[in-house]
Amino acid sequence: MALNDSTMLAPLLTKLAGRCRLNSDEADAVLALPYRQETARAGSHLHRQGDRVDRCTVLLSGFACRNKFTGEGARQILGIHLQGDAIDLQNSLLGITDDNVQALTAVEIAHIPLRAMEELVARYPNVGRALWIDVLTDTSIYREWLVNIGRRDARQRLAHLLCELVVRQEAVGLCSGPNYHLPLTQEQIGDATGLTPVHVNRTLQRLRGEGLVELYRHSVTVIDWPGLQTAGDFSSLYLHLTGPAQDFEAAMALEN
Amino acid sequence: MALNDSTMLAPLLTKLAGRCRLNSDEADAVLALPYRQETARAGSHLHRQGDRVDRCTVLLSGFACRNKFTGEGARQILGIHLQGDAIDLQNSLLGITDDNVQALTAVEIAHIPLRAMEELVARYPNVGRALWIDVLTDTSIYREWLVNIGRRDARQRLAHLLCELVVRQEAVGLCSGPNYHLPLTQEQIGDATGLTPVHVNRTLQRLRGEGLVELYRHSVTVIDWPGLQTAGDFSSLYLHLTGPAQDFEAAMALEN
DNA sequence: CGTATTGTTGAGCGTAGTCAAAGTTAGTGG
DNA sequence: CCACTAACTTTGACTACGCTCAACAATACG
Repeated sequence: MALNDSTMLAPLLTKLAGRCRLNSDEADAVLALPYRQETARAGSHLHRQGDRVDRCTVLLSGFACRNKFTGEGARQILGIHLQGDAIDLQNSLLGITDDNVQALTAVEIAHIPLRAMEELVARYPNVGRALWIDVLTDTSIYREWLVNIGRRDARQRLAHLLCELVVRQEAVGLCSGPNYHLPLTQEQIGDATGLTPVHVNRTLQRLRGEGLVELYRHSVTVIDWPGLQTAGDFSSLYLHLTGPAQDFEAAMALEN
Repeated sequence: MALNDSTMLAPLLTKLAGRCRLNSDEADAVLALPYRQETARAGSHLHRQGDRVDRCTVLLSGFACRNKFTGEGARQILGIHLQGDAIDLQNSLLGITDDNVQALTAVEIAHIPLRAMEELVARYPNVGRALWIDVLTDTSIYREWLVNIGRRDARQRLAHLLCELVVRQEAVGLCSGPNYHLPLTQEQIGDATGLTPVHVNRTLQRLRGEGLVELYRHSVTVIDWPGLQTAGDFSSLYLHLTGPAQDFEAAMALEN
């Protein structure tokens, strides 16, 4: 277990403090959690369907995606994970995971023993509350994705996904302003939205042609934020963000 | 607050005990929770998007569905609730709900003050654990629904939904054997699977024609359970059931 | 019994999928 | 640093699954 230098787990603290106001004792206790640090390259699995989960893995930097395969081998991406996300909180108490989490970029992760998390929560109920809210927020995101995939057309789905990614990256301080990183290939975007890569390609071209976004390599520039939100039928409420996120939305609204 | 006759909350206890083994003290404490009972007719809202949630609502009998609307007014059904389900545990800590829950049939519900739930959990951590597992199971179901809607065709989606409903009803003792209640109209089935009612109608006819199920009124009879599971690419693992549910699957397997 | 809701059928259409190939970018090793 | 290769993006032609619109039949309900 690494000697704790008190800053490595800052992304986790940022996330939790955004969920539920924490006092300095609680914050210190989060930063003081024991952990084992690891790096993994793009494409590697952070956990696989069927793995036994007895730890809490936190994404310290980089991007990961959660996915699941059908019996026919088709992949559905279930969500995108950013720094600060607790990857397998969602499965920890169920014992066996029923999904995969895979690094989209090179990532740094911290493994925290489940026991240490349980002790932390027992001692600081407020931290437990933050974890609850965090998991509930994830379920809220799943619900919005169901609406997106079940009831919106291709253009709306893609615009919605782009909106979510910019708002979430803004919320954890990964970008400021309209330019941000899109760590997904068009095939992966298709897997996240229930579309084929070919159709993703054509529809993204349409969004560009409409002057809503610029896409270059894996970088996205939002040209027309109100327009993109409208195109994606997007409202950030389901992300249950507080503070900075709303500020961002206000700023973007003024800018345009 | 109703005088507690010690049996009304049995469906909740059944559900929780299925999630995490509870001793008799814990079980008694669940049954002793204060509650206010209500009935509601089919179609009425148990909560609406934007409502402030400060209680825990348990479905004692009947069926309900969770749904959300797009800006264009299309409805996506996010899940079906059976007796024993804690309807707004998913939103309780988020403050404001961002989805609707609507009765599909006449329902009996019990409102439990959030305060009482918190005290129960503080006193019996094992009950808290059961609640955690329950919410995590719901997120697992959302993930499977994402796979279903994102990556399966109409026939698979419908077969999968039928499989889920029979297994879950069996798990809470609502049916035994291949015959069960389907509390959804074809339009609602479409809203749950991302299809139009017309296409649901045609695809259900196909499943009947293939000798997999019989549908009459709002009753479903599974004719070929292995066949239906194969058609729906269904495995009940994501429901995280224990005990009786597996027994059911074994029984059905023998029968066919 | 009359009316609203739900289920069924048909015809035609369109969004998104499939297949295939060429063009581009990124990554790797010599 | 360049050559080679694999991965990703783009384009075209064609297909098909599921949607739309519309009418009618059956069922549920007051």
